[in-house]
Amino acid sequence: MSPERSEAVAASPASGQRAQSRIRLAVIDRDPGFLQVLSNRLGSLGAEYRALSTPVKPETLVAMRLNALVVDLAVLGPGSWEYLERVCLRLPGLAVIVCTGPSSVAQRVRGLRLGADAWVTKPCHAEELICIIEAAVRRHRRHEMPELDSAVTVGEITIRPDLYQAYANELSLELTAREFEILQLLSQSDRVLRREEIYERVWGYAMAHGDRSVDVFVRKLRQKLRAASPQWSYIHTHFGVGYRFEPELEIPDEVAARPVGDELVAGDEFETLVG
Amino acid sequence: MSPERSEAVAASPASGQRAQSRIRLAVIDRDPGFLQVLSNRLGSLGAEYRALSTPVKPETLVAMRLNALVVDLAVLGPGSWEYLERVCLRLPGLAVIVCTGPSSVAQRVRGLRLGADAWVTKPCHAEELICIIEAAVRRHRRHEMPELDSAVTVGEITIRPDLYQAYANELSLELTAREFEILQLLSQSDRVLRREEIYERVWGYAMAHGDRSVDVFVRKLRQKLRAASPQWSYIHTHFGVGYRFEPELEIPDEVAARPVGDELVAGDEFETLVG
DNA sequence: TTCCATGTAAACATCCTGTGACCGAGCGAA
DNA sequence: TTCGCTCGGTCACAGGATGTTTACATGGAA
Repeated sequence: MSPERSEAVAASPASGQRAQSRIRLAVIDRDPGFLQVLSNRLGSLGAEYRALSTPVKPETLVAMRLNALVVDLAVLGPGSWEYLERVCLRLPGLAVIVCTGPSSVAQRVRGLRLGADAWVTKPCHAEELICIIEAAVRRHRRHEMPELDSAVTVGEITIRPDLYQAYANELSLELTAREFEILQLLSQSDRVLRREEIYERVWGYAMAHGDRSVDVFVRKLRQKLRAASPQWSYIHTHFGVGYRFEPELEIPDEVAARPVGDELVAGDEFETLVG
Repeated sequence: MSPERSEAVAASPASGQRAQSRIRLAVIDRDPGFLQVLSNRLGSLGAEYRALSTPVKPETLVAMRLNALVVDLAVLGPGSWEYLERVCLRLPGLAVIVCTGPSSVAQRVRGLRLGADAWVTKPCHAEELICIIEAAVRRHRRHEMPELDSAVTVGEITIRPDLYQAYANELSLELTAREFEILQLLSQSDRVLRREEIYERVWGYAMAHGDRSVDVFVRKLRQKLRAASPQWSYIHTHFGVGYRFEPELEIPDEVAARPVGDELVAGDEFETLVG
């Protein structure tokens, strides 16, 4: 199977924004009820969620690759301000939300000045807290899309989201935007995708009954993939279902077949034209 | 081209805002006391501050080049949600803080979901509100370009941020401000930039559907670049996606005549340019 | 076999982009 | 003030690239 598929991007609708990937969130808190409620809501949103009962070192937080951190100052104890400051300095890209018990204006001001993105007073509604987290993450993410764009290599081809293009042996496959989007989508899921699903995620709206667009694009993709990487097959048809992406090295028939008798497939007439 | 490219300066960008230092803030509110207190505090902070007693059109807000907007939903009246949404969509880079009277959780959730950065309930402390504004603005700015002033040379041209101008062979390209900003943005990104992205970073707000401004400026840029450095091509179109900057030495046709029968693919002519 | 899903290719319709012309706001000079 | 200029921005056109539809061939499943 293909190497390492991270959770990466959900889908990138043709013209729209790239779909937001899931939020990775940690909560430093000890209130079981609070954690429970939050957990429920977050789970249904598909967020990755982790509860910490004690403060962890900023380095550890870095390693967790979080988008957001919710923290109760009460859990931090005496060094809470310093901790808050260090975390904010160390992880400028992290959305930090302080969610703690009653506080004075001066405390809230201090927290915000140290770098917190928001201050929520307990008790609070989970829904509202989540909205606040989302708002903070949304802002942080606006201009950031660094490692989402990392190149992926599957079989002989390399997919480069930053260039909207795929390559085989340093050579561009010359994919059009649509073709690339479909290839990217397929390459990101290991399961069979129904045509309707592909259409919806790439085109951004529902597929009309009887539309063959997906088939046509799959054909074009296969053609270009075959031209660039003849030994491999990447897109597999599941009759009556849809398509599945998986790089597979094909064993040439010559090994076991007759040398001449059989039909030489005539489908290889195209040339790869480089502008 | 070779897929070889580090993620170097992934998200870098060319801000569009001029004054990075002072906050430019507008407040849509009618409470004299509130405005007065806020005004005092903001004045001492050196923020540029403007009070509006009625909602103004998003276009007007665009023209005001704001960093932040504080709004009382009560002043907006019936169409407040729509207004909020429109403003947030049109000015994705604007920090929007709703500061209004008592509200329900559902209302606050709605506001935040529509794009507000924070929701503050009146009455509130000016100091705290200001901190919240600052936190929101801070988040926005964190991603804006560090404005590195060092000159960069790419291909035959030299970009001088300190002079807001580009040169080829000591000769100015005579770029206008907009042209320069676009060139700078493009040259700092080594990936394909979608038009919407370019527009948003340079103009500072969302691109209207169907706007061709980016294309036109790219054309003007290419014209000047070609005039100053005819052998090179710098801005490449990615059909259906956007533009990408990469200096490429173009091979005159004479060379590609036909010394040998086979056409050697000419795509590997890139040079690694160090600034 | 027959039916239907899929592969294939080409014609067709649309969309995208490059381009030049044009217009109005802003500004400095006369 | 008016004139003349620059600059940002819009428009419409044209050609080319791309997406969509259609028709037919192929091949799997009952």
